[in-house]
Amino acid sequence: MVNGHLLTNIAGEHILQFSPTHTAAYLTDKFCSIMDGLLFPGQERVNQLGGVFVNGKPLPKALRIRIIQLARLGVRASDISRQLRISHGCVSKILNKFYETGSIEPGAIPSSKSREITPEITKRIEAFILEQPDMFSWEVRDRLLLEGVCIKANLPSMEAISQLLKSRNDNCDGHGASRGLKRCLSNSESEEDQETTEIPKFQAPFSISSILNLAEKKDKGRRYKKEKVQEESEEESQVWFSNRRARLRKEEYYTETRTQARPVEVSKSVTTSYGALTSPSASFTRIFFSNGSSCLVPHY
DNA sequence: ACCGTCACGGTTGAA
DNA sequence: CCTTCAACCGTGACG
Repeated sequence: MVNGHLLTNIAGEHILQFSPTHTAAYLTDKFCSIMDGLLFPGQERVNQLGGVFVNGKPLPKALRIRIIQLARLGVRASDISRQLRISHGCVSKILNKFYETGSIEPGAIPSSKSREITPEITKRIEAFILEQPDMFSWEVRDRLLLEGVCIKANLPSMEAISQLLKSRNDNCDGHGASRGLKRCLSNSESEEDQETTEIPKFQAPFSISSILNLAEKKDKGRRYKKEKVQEESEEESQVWFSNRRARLRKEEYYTETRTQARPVEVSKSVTTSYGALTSPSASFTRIFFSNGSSCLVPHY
């Protein structure tokens, strides 16, 4: 809950104090730390730089986006590492992956000949773009799955889709980069004014709300994709649920002692931008920002 | 000082 | 239902 410029949890403990002097970057970092602490109680660790991380789990999407944005502003990897309190190795890995695949998502980017875009798929993608010219590559992928154009096995890679979008943009208006990618990385509200023939430049300071909104939107897509893929094969989903049940039971066993010391209010229906990483274990408060955007903050 | 790389301990999901 | 294992995660250290 938000009380004036003070963010508190349900017990009234002060979590974060807002001030007009705080930069969006500061608030983003704070939120990420808070989210980690609340969503993974007991699992979070602190690295050498003082950053909070959960071993084995990917960085929050907001942080991944900020790494890319800072890099595109010309900030060195070592400075990004220090500023965001993320290990240099991790920053390097995320940047390399982005440069090679165009993806900021955790997880492997499958690349094989079977992932090339066939003429038929190209046709469908062009139809999507006609409908919605500023689609993200990942949105295209989701829609290919959703409409049954592709299955997981022949789904084109993000790289292939990005290239197609890029070549299409080059043909249409001479723009050097995918507009979807631009929309992803740019903070400008009126990007039409800023378009050039070069790779788009990015403006600081970053909007925390745009970052969080973006993360929420993209995760929504990913959750949908996950559900959709599960629907594809009844057999597959039975395996998935079976494994999940087994794991949850295991978790229950291990957390029983911990929750005795810290009772948890359970609300199943809400997920956050961390949705893919969490078990349903918290209730949430939506915080609204001055520009009308919002984000969810869990409380216990 | 910076950056690429890799072993390590962890998580996740398919089999 | 449980276990195993491959693939992934970020950290930290090395060169």
